[in-house]
Amino acid sequence: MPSKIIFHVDMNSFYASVEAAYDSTLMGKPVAIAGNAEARRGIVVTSSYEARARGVKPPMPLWEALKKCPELVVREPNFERYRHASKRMFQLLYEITPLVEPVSIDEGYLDVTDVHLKMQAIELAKYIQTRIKKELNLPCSIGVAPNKFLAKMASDMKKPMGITILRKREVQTRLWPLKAIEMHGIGAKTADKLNKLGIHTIEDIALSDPLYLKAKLGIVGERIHERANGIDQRPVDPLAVEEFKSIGNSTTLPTDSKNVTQIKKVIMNLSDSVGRRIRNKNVYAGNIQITIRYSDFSTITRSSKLHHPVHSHKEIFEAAWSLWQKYWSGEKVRLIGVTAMDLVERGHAFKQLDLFSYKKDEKEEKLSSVVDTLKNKFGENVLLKGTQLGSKDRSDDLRDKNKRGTSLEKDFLRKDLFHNEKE
DNA sequence: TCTGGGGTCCTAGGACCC
DNA sequence: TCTGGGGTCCTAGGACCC
Repeated sequence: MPSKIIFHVDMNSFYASVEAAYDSTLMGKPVAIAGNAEARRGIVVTSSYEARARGVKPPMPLWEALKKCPELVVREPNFERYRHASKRMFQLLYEITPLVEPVSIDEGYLDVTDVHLKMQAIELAKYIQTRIKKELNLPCSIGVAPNKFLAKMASDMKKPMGITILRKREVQTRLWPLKAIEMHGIGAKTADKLNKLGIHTIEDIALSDPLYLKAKLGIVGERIHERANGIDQRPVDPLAVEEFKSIGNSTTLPTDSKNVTQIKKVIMNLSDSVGRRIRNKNVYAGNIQITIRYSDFSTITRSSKLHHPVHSHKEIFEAAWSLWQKYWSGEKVRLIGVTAMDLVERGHAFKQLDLFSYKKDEKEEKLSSVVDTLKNKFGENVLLKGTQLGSKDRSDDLRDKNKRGTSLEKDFLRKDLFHNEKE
C-alpha cells in the first residue's frame, strides 16, 4: 500500500493566543487562562510563551502561578470566543480536504494524500500555517508524517510556529531517543511502570518483546510497541467528531460543603445544563451517572441504567438525586458532576431492534453527505480524488452500532469536548 | 492556598444465561 | 467424589488526553 501523507495541525497556546489576537495589548505579556479566578481555586489551563518562560504552565494551580509571576495577566476562559476561532480554523482546513478529523478545539488531523495541488507536502503545510497566521492571527505547529501517531509526535517537536516532517526511516534517529513519557498515550502511571521494568526510552519500548509488553500492560503494551516502531494504521476519520458517547457537566464548589440544600441546587443546575445539551443534540440518555469528589480528592462515580431513555431536566435530576441520596457518604464534598450516558438518537429512544439493521452503509452515506456539504460551501475545485469511501477499519465493527444520525451541519464543529486544551 | 472540566478507552468482577 | 465453559450485560474505577 502506498504510504499516506498525514498532517497534524496543533494550535500553540490556543486560548492565550486567541485572547492576544482579540486584545493586542496582551501581545508579548505573560498571560494565563484560568477558571475560578476570584476564588483562586482554578488551575492554569493555558499560558502564553512569555508566561511559560517564567515557569507558569498548565496545569499549575493559579495561586502558585501568581507566586511565580506576580505580573501575570489572568483571564477567565471565554469559550464562545475560542469556539469561534476554532470554527474558522477548521473551515480553512476543510478548504484543503474533506478528510479532516478534529480531535479537540485546537487540533486536528488531515489526510492530504490525495490532495493534488502543485505543491509538495511541506509547501502545503507552510501555506496552511501562513493562512492561519494571516487570517486569524494565530500561531500553529504542523507535523507531517505517514500516519497519525508520527504526525502528532512531529507537531510537538517544534513550537511555536514549527513545521516538522517525520519520515518512517527517521523514527530511529528522532523518536527513539525520547523518554517513554513523551510518547502520546503514555502518561505518568505507565511511564512509571515501564521505568520499573527497566524501560526508559522509546527505543527501549521499540526493542522490547511485544508479548512481554502485552503481558505487563495489556493492550496498551501492544499499542506502544507498534507506535514506537512507527506503526499506526488508524485512518483519519472525518466522522469521528459526531460520535458522542456521553455528555456531562461538573463543578467544583466555591468551598467544600455538606450543605444538602446547596448541593441539591447544584445538582439541579447541572441536570438542567446536561438536559439542554442532550436535547440540542436530539439524543436521549439511557443511563445517568453522578460524580462525587470529597475534600481528600477521593472520587466516586455511581450510575444506573434507566427503564426508559430520558430527555428532560426533571427526569435527569430525579435520577441524579436518587443516586446522591443513596450513595453520598455524608462527608464534605468538593465537586459534583452529572453525566448522561448510553445516548440514543431521537426516534430510536423507545425501540432498540433497529440497532443492528441498516446501519451498515450509514458511514458511507454520511461521508458522501460531508463531501457534498463541503462542495457546496467551497466549490468543486479544492477537493478530492480517493476519499475514504468504503475504507474499512475499526469503525466498521462495534462502533457503528452506537452511531447516531445527528445533523452533521449543526454538530460539525460544536462537539462540546471542544472546551479545553492542555499542552 | 494544593490540584478544572470536558471527554474516551480499557479492565475487571459479579450477575445471569445456556 | 462438588460442580465446566462459554457468552453478555452492568457497574466502577483507572489511565490518558486536551
